[in-house]
Amino acid sequence: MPRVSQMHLRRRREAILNAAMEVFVTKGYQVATINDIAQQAGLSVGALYRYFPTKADMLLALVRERLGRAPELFARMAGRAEDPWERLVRCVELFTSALRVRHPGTGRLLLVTLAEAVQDGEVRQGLHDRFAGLVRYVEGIVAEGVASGRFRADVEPRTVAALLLSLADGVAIYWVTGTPEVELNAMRQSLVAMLRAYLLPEP
Amino acid sequence: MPRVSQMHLRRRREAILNAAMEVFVTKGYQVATINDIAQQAGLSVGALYRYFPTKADMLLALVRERLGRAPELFARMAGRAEDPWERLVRCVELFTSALRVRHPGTGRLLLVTLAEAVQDGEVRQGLHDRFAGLVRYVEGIVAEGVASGRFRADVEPRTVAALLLSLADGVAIYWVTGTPEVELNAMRQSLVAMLRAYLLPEP
Amino acid sequence: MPRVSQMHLRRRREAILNAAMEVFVTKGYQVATINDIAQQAGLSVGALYRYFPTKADMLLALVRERLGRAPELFARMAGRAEDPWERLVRCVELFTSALRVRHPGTGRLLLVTLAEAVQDGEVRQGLHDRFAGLVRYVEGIVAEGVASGRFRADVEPRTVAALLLSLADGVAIYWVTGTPEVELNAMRQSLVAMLRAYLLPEP
Amino acid sequence: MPRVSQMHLRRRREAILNAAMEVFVTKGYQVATINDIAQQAGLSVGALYRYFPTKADMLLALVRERLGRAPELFARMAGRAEDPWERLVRCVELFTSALRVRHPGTGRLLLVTLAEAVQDGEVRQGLHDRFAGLVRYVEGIVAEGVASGRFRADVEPRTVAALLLSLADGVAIYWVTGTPEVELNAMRQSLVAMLRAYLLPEP
DNA sequence: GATGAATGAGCCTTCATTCAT
DNA sequence: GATGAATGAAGGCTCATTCAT
Repeated sequence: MPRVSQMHLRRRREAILNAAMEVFVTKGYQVATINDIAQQAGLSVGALYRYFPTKADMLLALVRERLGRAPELFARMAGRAEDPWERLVRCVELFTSALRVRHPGTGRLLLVTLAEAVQDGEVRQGLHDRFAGLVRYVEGIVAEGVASGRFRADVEPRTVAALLLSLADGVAIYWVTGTPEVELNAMRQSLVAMLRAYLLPEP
Repeated sequence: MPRVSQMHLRRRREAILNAAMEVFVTKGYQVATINDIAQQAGLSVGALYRYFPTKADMLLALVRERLGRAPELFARMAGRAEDPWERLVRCVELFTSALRVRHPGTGRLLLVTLAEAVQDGEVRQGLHDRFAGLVRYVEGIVAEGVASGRFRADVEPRTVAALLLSLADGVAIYWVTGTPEVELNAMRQSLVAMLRAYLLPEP
Repeated sequence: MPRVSQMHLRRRREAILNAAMEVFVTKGYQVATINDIAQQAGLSVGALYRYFPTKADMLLALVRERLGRAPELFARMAGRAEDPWERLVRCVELFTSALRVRHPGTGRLLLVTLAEAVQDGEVRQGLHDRFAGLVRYVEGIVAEGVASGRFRADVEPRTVAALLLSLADGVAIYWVTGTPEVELNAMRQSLVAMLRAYLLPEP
Repeated sequence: MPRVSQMHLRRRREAILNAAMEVFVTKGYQVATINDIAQQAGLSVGALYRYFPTKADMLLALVRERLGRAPELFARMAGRAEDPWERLVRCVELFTSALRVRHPGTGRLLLVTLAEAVQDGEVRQGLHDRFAGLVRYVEGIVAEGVASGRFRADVEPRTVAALLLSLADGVAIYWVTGTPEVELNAMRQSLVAMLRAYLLPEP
């Protein structure tokens, strides 16, 4: 029975995080109240405090457990394609689909969290870790492409990776604020074209 | 101190906005208090309210008068170079220098404001206007390059512009949060190389 | 202290209203502070807001639940005397005793509330309802007296009722402000004599 | 020239009082702001403070100079009719017409002021003085009627006067709050009939 | 003398957190 | 273990009063 209880606890914790995420991305972290979250979760205020000691801890948990897992998630979903170029393109596609289909809300969470990072060191650290992880992953792909001669020799893997991920999050942020200029599909195609022109040597 | 000049009023308004900006980008909009701003401005709380009816109006004024003027500022500073390519590169450089030298703080303001846009329609609109204006400006440069045959014929000016500006703001946001992976100079150089490979036809 | 009984909630609500009434009639509505009321009630400020969403709602509740019940209270206490004249005299007596003994403070509340009615439509409506209810009740008595031939045939029940109640509240207001000219007992006796002379036909 | 200046000062003082009265009776004393009054008067805030040291003094001046003069005003307007009964009826008529025609606003001022009297001793004293003065005046008429044998011998002049004036102010207060049950003309007629039945011996 | 910008104490209200039931 | 009523510090905003211009 202890196992059941453990699972029960974990489930409830996740439910609370889901509720917190929903509320945070809708109203923003500071404006969201513990009561909002409790209502969204269908729990009492007191119950929430058995899982998270403060409101800030809920955000931090979201940063670490939702945003922070992006690197491993990407690694898993980008798959094991042999060709670095294929994998890179797959990454770009993943980002687009994640934004639109798979994890809507994560983009908003990123934005809300980034704003909180301005004054909260732990949140900032969590976001840095995520970014660094993603950069490292994409950097690896690019480095592999360079090493294998598939990509142009003079590209800096780290810089290109940082560029790509800044772009990805920049797009995400404008996408979630509903800026009409941002048309995901067209941008993805143009980006892939741009990367192709840049990375792949002329045939 | 009544019957002060119009200039005095205008100056003081700017001083308050400066103080508000400083406080907002340091603590975030919601956490910043009117008292913080008053102290930063060296004025009393009441004085602030002669210039802005609410705290939200201070943020809105910043969005409109600082962020919102980015398009015209860019147009003015990018200059009248004949060559579209030169102007595009100049834009990329401008963004980097603005971030680091000319308008430090504006990047942070952008971030803080974006988060507020999640729940404040007017702020959101202000940011949309800024983004749309910038996109329009860069789009014009790219379209000119395409029209003149200087750029590849199959690039979509609007999409490339949106891509570039999403990237710019993405970089800005990570830059202001002190993400160590973001090294502005290297990124600028790689970006220019990428754009050159994409936009300029092979010689 | 959650999951408290409905009765506890109701009691506490009444306690808060009692405290609010005490403070309002002592300092006036506008001058009274929420802190005053909380202290008088022996509760925290926050607790008050679980029972009333705003300070204005406390006043409104008092208007509706204390002043507004005057008509039914009167109907009950005036009893079921057969003779309209007896009932009318009983009403006059009731008013005097209510002012002095039974509901001291209600007179002051009436005054404080009337002043607030100048600018608060809901309060005004509540007072109108109370006045209309009282007029209707007294009007009924007079009409009965006229119909039964006990009273002079040419009196207008509605007008006499309005006159009586205006007088009652006028007396109440001066009484609560401690005007020395207002001596309740003497006034009651003179009023009864006046009504007798007016309403009852000569023998 | 000092005389002209004196008159100028007096005029301006009156203008300020007029403005204050207008604002007080519209919003209530506490809610009215000095700025409201300054705007209504077409003067600067500073100017007001050259005539009245505090906001409370404006109300007090109104109590003393507008409400407090009611007794002498009544005495003058009620005229020098020989018959006490005529003069009494004239008083009742005066009150009605004053309320409706001559001094609209005074009724509201009375109400607003009464509420303030709850906590302001000077205001309370001013209102007591007014009431006492009016009572004394009406009492004189009644006493004269009794002495001359025109009225019934067993009426108490003081009590009847207090009754009449409480009624008058009670009516005024409900009249100014717009209570529809209060129809001035009908009430005046019934009141006169009632007084006739009470005061005048049967022929 | 007049003006109205500036002051700052004080108010209503909110909400993270606690803890009695 | 769960609940949600209670707490009270803190924030946005107002406004009577002052005083530099």
